[in-house]
Amino acid sequence: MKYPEPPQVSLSLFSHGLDLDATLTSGQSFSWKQEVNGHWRGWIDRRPCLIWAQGDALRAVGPGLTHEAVTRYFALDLPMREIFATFPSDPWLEKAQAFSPGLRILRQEPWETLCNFICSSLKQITQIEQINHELRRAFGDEIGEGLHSFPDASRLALATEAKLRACRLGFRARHLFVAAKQIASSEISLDRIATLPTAEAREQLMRIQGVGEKVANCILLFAYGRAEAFPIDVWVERVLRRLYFHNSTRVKHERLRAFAESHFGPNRGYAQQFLFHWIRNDPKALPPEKVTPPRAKKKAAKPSEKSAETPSTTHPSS
DNA sequence: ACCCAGGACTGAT
DNA sequence: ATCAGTCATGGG
Repeated sequence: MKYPEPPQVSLSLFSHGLDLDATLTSGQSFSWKQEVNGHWRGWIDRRPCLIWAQGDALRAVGPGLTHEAVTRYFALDLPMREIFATFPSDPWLEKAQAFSPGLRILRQEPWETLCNFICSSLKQITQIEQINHELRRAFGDEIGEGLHSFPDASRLALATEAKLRACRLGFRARHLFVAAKQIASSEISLDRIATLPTAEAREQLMRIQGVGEKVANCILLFAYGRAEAFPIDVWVERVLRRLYFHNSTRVKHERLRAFAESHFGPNRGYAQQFLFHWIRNDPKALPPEKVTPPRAKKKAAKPSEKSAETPSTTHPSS
């Protein structure tokens, strides 16, 4: 089936400080690949795209690309100054932000983002990228030059769990299969979710098989542009515990969630992304530190419970 | 061989 | 409402 090919478009946009490398390697997108010359090849709104930075300019090439689409995808229309101005005075966050000031949060297609994060549980980022590639190759339409579009929900709904499992999905195959049928049958509408307030949108997303609180927050943040969503994965949980709760493993997840919500402000999703990328890429971000909690000896009363009650405001010790 | 990975779901307290 | 067990698979 051939479609009329949109004309090849070559665009030049002001980058607004966007750091492509940081943004595209920060665990929010999983279908971009870097060429040997440093340029990035991937997809914007189901259209193939080649993009690279050229000084303060962003050069994008691909069929049917528009200035608006690229701007929206990379969130170049957002007033980052104002967003960062809502951050709290927090030396840790300042360090994280200084590590990659051009890190931005993308506005990706909800369906593919949903799939990516259903597949993300207990997987490393490189493995999620592999799964995304496998799903494209097995179920997507071939665009040419070995490029495969990401299969829509109705396509995956017509597959079988076994075929999905063959894409290295493991136990996630059932989740993705059921989710595809939920979307394909319009039991749940991703378009309608876009119109809902964040809390209700999260509630609806969590009705999808394989979508819990964390994955729902990833979709809200990385697809729907909800900057107040604060996904807490093992890395973010680790860094919060370490930097704000004296590395106490006694602090429960719910407490971390409440802290993040009150501490980082309305754009905490950005704060989360800076922290996530920082601790995963800066060797000096989390110097080895002793673990406090295993103090099961001496005084069976209530030992150093107090230290974990008050979030640490300690400054980073360079 | 061992541990971990951008967790979610289920069933038992 | 909390909590442990379980769920496949590959990288380091």
